[in-house]
Amino acid sequence: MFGLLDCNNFYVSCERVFQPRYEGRPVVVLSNNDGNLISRSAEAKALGLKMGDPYFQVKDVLHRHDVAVFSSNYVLYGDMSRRVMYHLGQVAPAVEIYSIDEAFLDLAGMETYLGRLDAYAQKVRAGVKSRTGIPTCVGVAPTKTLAKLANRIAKKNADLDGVLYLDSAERRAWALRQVPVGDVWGVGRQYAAKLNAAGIDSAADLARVSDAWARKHLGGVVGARLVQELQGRPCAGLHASEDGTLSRQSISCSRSFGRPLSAFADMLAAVAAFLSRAAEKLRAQGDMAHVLTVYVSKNRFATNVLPPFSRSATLTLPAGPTADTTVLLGYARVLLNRIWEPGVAYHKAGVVLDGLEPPGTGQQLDLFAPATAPLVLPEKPTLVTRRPGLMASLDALNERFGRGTVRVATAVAAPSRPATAGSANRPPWEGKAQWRSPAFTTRLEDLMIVN
DNA sequence: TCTGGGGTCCTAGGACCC
DNA sequence: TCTGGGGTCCTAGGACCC
Repeated sequence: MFGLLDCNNFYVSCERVFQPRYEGRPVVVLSNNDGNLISRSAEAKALGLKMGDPYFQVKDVLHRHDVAVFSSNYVLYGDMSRRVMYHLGQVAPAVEIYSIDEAFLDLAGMETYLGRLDAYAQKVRAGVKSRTGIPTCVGVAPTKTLAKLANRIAKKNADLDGVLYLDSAERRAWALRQVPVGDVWGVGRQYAAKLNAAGIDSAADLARVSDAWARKHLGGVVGARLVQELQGRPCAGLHASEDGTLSRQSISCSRSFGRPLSAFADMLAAVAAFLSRAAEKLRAQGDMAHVLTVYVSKNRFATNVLPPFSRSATLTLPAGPTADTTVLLGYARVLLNRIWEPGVAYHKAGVVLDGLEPPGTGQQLDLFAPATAPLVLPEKPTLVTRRPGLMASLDALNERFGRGTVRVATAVAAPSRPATAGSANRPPWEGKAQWRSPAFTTRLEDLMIVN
């Protein structure tokens, strides 16, 4: 059995924990750059506001109904998530952190001891609520896909009191009939349209298609697994997250800019800033990266811009994996030069680190590195292993004095235009965040004072 | 004027290997 | 005239997830 615990309207719930005056009122949280709606309270959903709605398109509705609007505060949400996951680690045999607000619980064999698992699921919910203030729902079922499905039904039906346990074939069949096929985990917009066209409308319909049909029309083996999981045959196990943290297979950092950039120097500074952040995450996870991708994007909504909207370049690092920001930056500059088109107004850029591995596992030595020429002092070492101390010091300083206290010079924006009021010293790639709440749990200055 | 960010998994062709 | 089989790695891109 798998459990799937999912936080309700997670970002909105995080804001409400520290500002309970927003309980019962419509609340939304915006994406970076205050671009789109990415979290809505039940009251906001009732107003017809949709996930992903651009803010500027629904601004009037928000004002008319006095909806509370927040910029996203990932420092706060990340810390609240950590607390939720920590508690789950205390009460479940194994936990897989699936996203910032969701976790799978390994409940294999627990029925032998506890009988039905409804009461246990309720206890987990109550524990998370009392320790973090975050409301949740739990689905319990024999496969991950069915646990997701059960969770979704529990969320939509208040009378279930936040828990749905699919313990019998009859209950599973009933649950499959409740859910439109487009809401099944793994069925996105494209597949939903295809399925509807083929007369497959509910999860129950999808559970009946043949293996061959699923392979042909739903992305090969992925589709076949999806159907099997709906039928109650597990195809995916639980990937336990060690000590409550998540270790990733790729790490990226990207941003939409506050205003379009068309100067190479600005773009290079932006890429350097994103790369610095990604490399920081890489080192925090204790890994090195073997593959680097840099990409730049144009405004895909502009009527005068034709696809492709994005260009990327990838490089397998010739001298092997590294976690050194400055080494990575040297390659990033080469990649950016490869995709850069002069005169284009860019709206976004990003970097991706792939091929992550812990240090010391089959690193390739550089044939041309100075170490092979003992009479020449290494002026410019190329492998991170030669100077782990520099990166460690960099990380320690930024940890202690705040992110970005010490940076590589390339990532510091040169003032390419006179500063306007309010924009003084803000790099041109930084977006808007007009309504950000305080970092209640991670900054001493932001701690609440209780009188 | 204003449209997010960070992930996973899979496919496929080309270059290359034995 | 006739030209194999079984792999890996690299790179780019698509579909999906929250």
